Order: sequence, then structure tokens, then C-alpha cells
Amino acid sequence: MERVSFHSIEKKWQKKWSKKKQYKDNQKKFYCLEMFPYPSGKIHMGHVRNYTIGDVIARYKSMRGYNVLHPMGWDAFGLPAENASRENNLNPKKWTEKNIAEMKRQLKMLGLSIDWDLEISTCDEKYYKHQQELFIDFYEHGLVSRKETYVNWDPVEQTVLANEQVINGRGWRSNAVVERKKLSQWFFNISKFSEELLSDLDKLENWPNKVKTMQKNWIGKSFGCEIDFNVEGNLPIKKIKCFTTRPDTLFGFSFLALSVDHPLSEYFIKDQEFIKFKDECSKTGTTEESIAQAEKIGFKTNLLAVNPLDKNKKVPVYFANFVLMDYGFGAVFGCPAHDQRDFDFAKKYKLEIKTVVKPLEEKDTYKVKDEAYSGSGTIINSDLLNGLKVPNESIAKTIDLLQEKKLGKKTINYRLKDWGISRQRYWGCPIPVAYDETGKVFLIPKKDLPVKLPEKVDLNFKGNPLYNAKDWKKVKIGGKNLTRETDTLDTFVDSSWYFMRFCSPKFSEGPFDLKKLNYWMPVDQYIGGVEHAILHLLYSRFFMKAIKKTNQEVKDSEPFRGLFTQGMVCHQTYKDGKGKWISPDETEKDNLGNIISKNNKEKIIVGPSEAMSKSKKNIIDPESMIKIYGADAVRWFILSDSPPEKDVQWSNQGVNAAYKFLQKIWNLNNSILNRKEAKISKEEEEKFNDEFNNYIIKITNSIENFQLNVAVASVYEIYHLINKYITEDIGNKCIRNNLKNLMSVMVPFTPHLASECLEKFDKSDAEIWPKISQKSIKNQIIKIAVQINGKTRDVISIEKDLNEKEVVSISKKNAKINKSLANKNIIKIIFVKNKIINYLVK
RNA sequence: GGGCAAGUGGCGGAAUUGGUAUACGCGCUAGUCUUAGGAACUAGUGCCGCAAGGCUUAAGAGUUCGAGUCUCUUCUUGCCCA
Repeated sequence: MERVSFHSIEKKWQKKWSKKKQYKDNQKKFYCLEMFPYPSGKIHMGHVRNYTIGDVIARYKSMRGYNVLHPMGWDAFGLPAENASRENNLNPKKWTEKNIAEMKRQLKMLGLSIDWDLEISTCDEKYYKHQQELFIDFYEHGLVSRKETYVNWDPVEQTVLANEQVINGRGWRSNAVVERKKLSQWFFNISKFSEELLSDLDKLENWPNKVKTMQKNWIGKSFGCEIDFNVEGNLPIKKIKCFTTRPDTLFGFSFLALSVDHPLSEYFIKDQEFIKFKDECSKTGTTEESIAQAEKIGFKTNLLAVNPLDKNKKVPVYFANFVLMDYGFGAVFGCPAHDQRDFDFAKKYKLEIKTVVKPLEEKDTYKVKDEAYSGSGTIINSDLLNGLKVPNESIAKTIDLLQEKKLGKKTINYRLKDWGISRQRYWGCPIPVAYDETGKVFLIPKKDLPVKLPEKVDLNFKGNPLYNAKDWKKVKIGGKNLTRETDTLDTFVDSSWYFMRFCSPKFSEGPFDLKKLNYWMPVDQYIGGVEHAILHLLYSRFFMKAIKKTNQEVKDSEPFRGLFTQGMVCHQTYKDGKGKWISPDETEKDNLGNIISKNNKEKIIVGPSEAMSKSKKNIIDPESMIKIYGADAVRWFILSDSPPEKDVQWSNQGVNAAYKFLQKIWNLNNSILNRKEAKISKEEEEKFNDEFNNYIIKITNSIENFQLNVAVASVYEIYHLINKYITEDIGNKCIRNNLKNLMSVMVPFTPHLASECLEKFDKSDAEIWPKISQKSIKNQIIKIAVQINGKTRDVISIEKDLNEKEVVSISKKNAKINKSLANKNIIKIIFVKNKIINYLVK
């Protein structure tokens, strides 16, 4: 038997595909995009899966006649380059470029239908120049602002951390306790688009609901109420404005809590006790999680706040560490019985805990005990609010009441905050602004862009190396001596518009060629990991809307028409007797099938299958797999075993099976090319064609629905089908035609092998998806179930589209059915054409 | 604690969306062949049973002629938010 040399085939076809791609005019477009990788050094199986899925879609659409845009680039800025550079004494740019070259080489081994002429890299000044232009456009349209805010400050790394980089109140890398620090930061005003970002989610029909729900929760629209509280005391302030989403619990009011940054704090700024307290507060991070977990502490003022619905009720006013200035108005009313934070606070300072909501099943005498009750129920102990149903009725009615009495105002609040984009980092896009000695902001003129990163910096400088780049910092604009901004942009900015740049990656006059942008955008199918469900996708949506706002001629307001989130690639985990992680290639199997160490032949403890990660050492290197099994087998296997949206388990047996199957396909192809002409039966051929056609329909639907594992299974079935008919009375023309169709549907999955096989046939329509015959063949034989009282007793083969009478007469001749029907009365017959016949008997 | 998924053989998973449950692959069993291999081919493989037959989609109930699919209750797992 002939063994195909996969590697020589791969080389041959990859060379052919690398020729310049032609885009046809006046044709339906399809923009297929996979999330671009961070150039960490080597590709991993996650990339293989992501880009193989994308390649199937891209190649399939191309075969269906679309003009397909399928580009690739590099998310090349970011912290790892700086760290690696420090360790290896290699400039971040050099390090990144080296990684890109290596990963590009590896990706090319997979035979992806990527147009490498469109390649971009975010650390390329030709790319980030336009990002700086966009920053300026946004600035001029009021979408950028500079604000003093609290940030999560890592005292060891000397940098700001994003909320998701704070884990249990500690820096994700340094493990240092994160502090709250006030800094001047640049922001994109994403919150201006809160409502649009929320309501446009409804337009995204081809997005997973899961992702839409996550974004919806993240934006967090809530209806609430502004309430003015009168305060009594020895200060000139007489009113404090609070925001609340639970005005219905107003009768449970037992303290008023202010942020330490509330304007009222001015009156305490000289108080030593207050200063100490404020310091203490700065030790808590800014994430909701860290606030929830931190001990609740307060600073009592001598003010009293009056309950607007019960003028006799006066409660103390505190400064508290769990109230932040950027939520509401930096002031909340405390209702300990129904909010856990308030509850913790009240316990500590021995404040009243008055129950005003009871669960439906409880009596009116219900009292909150060990923890706050925030569920649904009925209002109690609240005078005129008593009896209202919590939450819907009670909140709405209370807001109405407060508005009526002019004590409050209905408001909408969003959880989504403006996007802080300043990072105290070297390896990122410089922010194109400078300051005079008073701190006044000057934009760098567009003609002076890009603001390039200096190549020589001291990366061992504690903090931001750019801060230390004294010469680079100096800049002259309009004769004025200014100092450059030394913060760089969050790398999420880089990835928020790269998909637009792909439409015209070499365009030099601006971020994009408008005509090309409007032709290719939106991305028809975006594919990537679900871990980007919120930030990357939300920021990209914001960018599209912001760009549309700065340029009315931009057509789209949503960047991604279709989104698909693929699952992770997992592998079993191995440990030795001492609990040390062992990598799969350090193991082998003994005679009994046990997994043992190659090294010392000791037995290995097999752990659960988990996402491949360096720390657990359960990584399989894609390149070594391609070298052993070939690119097609790796592609075939990674698609075959699980639905793409779920996790897949990598297994050597699996990829080996894929390899063996592709070998069989090769041999099938050869044996049919060498097949002797057979006697021809028209009937047999029609049957064969018909069955074949059904599989083509099934595969087509499977691809359209992203059920790539099912499509793979159908290919196996087709293989069995051809093997069955190869010995029947089928003419060579017929069997070759169908074999060619099989190879065509395999092109998106195993492009090298399929193309090689196809080449041996007529080449004129090799890259075209097989025609689907929609005509239903008359006299086709189908199988239907015959049931008695709903239980299937037998399956009979009949002609398609027979009516009830005909099916009854045929089924009654069936011995099994006849036996079951003997001595029974048929009460009713249920007949569904081409599906079932069900006899109800007594 | 809240929200969203999901639960089908020894394993990964199919099921035209209410109509033949377990497709396809892995693994396993037996056999054939041989260049003795991590090869190829043939047959078998949900469970109980010698068989006829019965049972089976996490558990329990319901709707229906008919439920893996719809409804309710319970349990378990995963993800996201807290």
C-alpha cells in the first residue's frame, strides 16, 4: 500500500497558496477574522484550534464564491516583552520581532488561507501612528478626558493595575497588597455610549447569548433614585445628595455614608484623626471584590441626616471606606438589614438594624439576623410603603412617591465606567500629548506623528522607563518647550481597531481608506476565546461607534456581525510521586498500559484533563505534532473530537486516528483512479448519487452552524458510503464525480491532501463547493418507524411520500407488526408522512 | 450568594429541533494476514437475559398517541459576576 508523503504535499501547496491573493470586484464579500495573537514566542494548541476553525470558514466561504478577507497580525505591545527584555538583555522590539518571525513560520506550517500581504503589527510605528491620530480625533470630539482617579497601585511593580490584575487584593505578578492611589489618568469616555452599547446588543443576532448577557451585566444599567437628605450640624452644608437603587428600603435607614473624597471632606481635612482614617482607606483596592472583602471602617462626623419620609428620624453621618466617589455621588444611605456591606458596618459601630423587607413566606414579625436579606418579598415596618411587593413594585412606587413630594428624582445609572487607558509602561503606544510647566495639555500636531518610542531606555529603572528618558521627554511645539506624556496606551487600545486597519493596511494618509473600510466592514465572522467576552469586544464596539462619530462617512456602528467563541484545548495532567508536574513527553506507556516516567520508569499519577498551561506542564507542542502527523491530520483531529464551542481533549490516539484516516482517503483516491470500469445500473447510480447528495447537504449545514465535528463525522460516513458502492454497479464517471465532491468538501478541513487528490481530476472547478441537488428523487426508499402504543416495534423501508392508506397496508403485512396487532382493536392511527406510523390499540 | 450553561455507553460526542436514542471517532473483544507494527482487513461492542423479551438519555413527577428534546421539583458539574 502506498504511503503518502504528507510533508512534500504540504510544501508544494503552501508554496502555491503564497502567491498574491486576488480580490474580485463586484462580488459579495466575507470578512473572516480570528483574534490576532500575542507574539509570546511559539504557537500553542489554542492557536491551532482557533485558526483552523477560522480557516475552515474562510475556505468554505471562498469556495461558495465570496470575496474573502482573511488577514493575520500581531498584538505586539505589552508587558511580557519588557520583562523578557530585562531577563535576556534584548530590546523589546527585537524580542518581539524575533517571536513574530518564529510564530509566523509555525502558523504557515498549518496551511492557513491567510493573506500575509495584509499582515500588521501593533508595535510597528506605521500602525501606532494612526492610533495616535485616532486619539487626537477622539480628543477633538470630546471622547477623551483626563481625570484624577483612584487606581490600583502595585507598590512593588510601581505601576497601575487593571481591576482584573488584582487577585484577592494583591498584584497578580508581585503578590504585593494593592493600594489605592490617586493619579491623573487619560480616559476614553466609553460611558457616553453606555445606552448605545447596551441597546445595540439586540442587533447582534449572530453573537452567543452568553456573551451578550455578560456585556449587558457589565454595562449594568439600573434604575434608581437621587435623594436629597437634609443634614443638621455645625457645618454650612445643609443637604447631601445620594444615589440609590433601593429607595424602597428608606425606612431601614440607620446611617449615611460618604466617600472620603466627598466635597464635605474639606471640612475635616485638618483633623488628624480624619487624615489617619483616609490613609487607612487607601489601603483597600478599587475593585468591587476587594471592597466587599475589606473590613468596613468608618469615621463618624457630628452631623445628623434626616430621613426624608420620616422627619423625626435622624441618623449619624459617617465617612466610610466602602463608598467610592465615582459611584453615584459618593454618598449612600445605609440600610443594614438589606445590604451586606451596610450590615457589616452597622454591626461594627452598633447601629440600628431595622428590617423593612420580609421574604414572602415569613410573618410580619420577621427580623434579619446574621446577615442582610436582599431577596424579594414584601415591605414591612415602613408606614405608607407597607405591603408593596419587592423589588419591582416597591422600587417603582417609592420613586414615584419621592418625585411627587419633590424629595427625589428618578435616574438611570450604569455600572460601566470610563475606560482608563494610561499605563506606566515603556512597551506601548505613546500618548500624543505634552504638557507645559503648569500642566496644561497640548496635543502633538498630526504632522509630527508618530510619536516614536525611544529605542534606548533603561528597562531596569523602577517604574516607567519613559519617565526616565530625559531627552525623549523634551519636545517643542509652536516654539514652546514642553514635556511629553510618559504614560503609554493600554494594549486593549491597539486591539480595538486592528480589524479596521486590515481593510487597508498599507494606507498611509490615515487609519483607513474609507472606501475599503465601508466595503469590508463589518467583520462577518469573528472567532476567538470567550475570555475576551467583555473587555476586548466592548472596547472594539466602542471604537467603531467613536470612529463613526468622528467620521460621518463610516457606515457601520458595530464591528462584528458574527461572533464565535471556541473552547480551550485540554490535556491530562501528570504528576510524579512527589507531586511534581510532569510533561506528557516525559512519559511513556509500559506493557500493562500504565503511564510511567521515561526517566526513572516510576508510575505517574494521572490527573484530570485541564486547559493546557505552562504551569501544569500539560502542553503539547503543535510543531512537533505537525512534524509527526502532518498539518492536515492535526487540523482534522482538532476539529473532529468536540463541538468547537466546547473544550477539546488532545489525545495522541485521536490525532493518530486522524492520520490513519487521511491515509485511507489517499488510498481510496488512488484505488478509484485505477478502478476498472464496471457494469452500470442506472438505478444503483441514482441511489448512490442521492445518498451522497444528502451528505453534502448535511456537511454544508454543519459548517454553516459551526458543527464542525459533525461535518467531520459525515466525511467518515461518506468514506464508508463510497467503499460500499465501489463494488456495486456504478460507472467510473459517477463514482469519480462523487469522489471529487468528497475531496472538495474536505478542502476546508485538510486543504493539502484534498487539493493534491483533486489535482488528479479535472482541475477546472477544483475550488468550488459541490452543487447541492435540491430535487427530491421520486421513488426514493426511506425508512419509517412502525409503533404500537407509541413504542417502536419495527422499522420498514417504503417509498417516499406514500400516504397513510398505503403505509397501513404495507405495515400490516409486516410479520412482527401483524403479530403485535393480532387480537387487538385499533382505536386510532397516527401517521406522520415519511416519519412514523403509530397504532393505538386495546 | 446571584446569573447563565450543561448532565446521553468504558471515553469524546450525534440525534433532521416533539417522531427509529446511542451516528461518527477512540477504546475494548474475537478472527484473518503479514515485511511482527503504535500496520492493514473482517466481525462484534448501551445494560440485563441462553433466548423470547425487557430496561435505558443525572433523579423524580407532569403534558402528549409519542419526550434526550417541552413544564415543574431535586441533585451534580462548569463558566461568569459578586
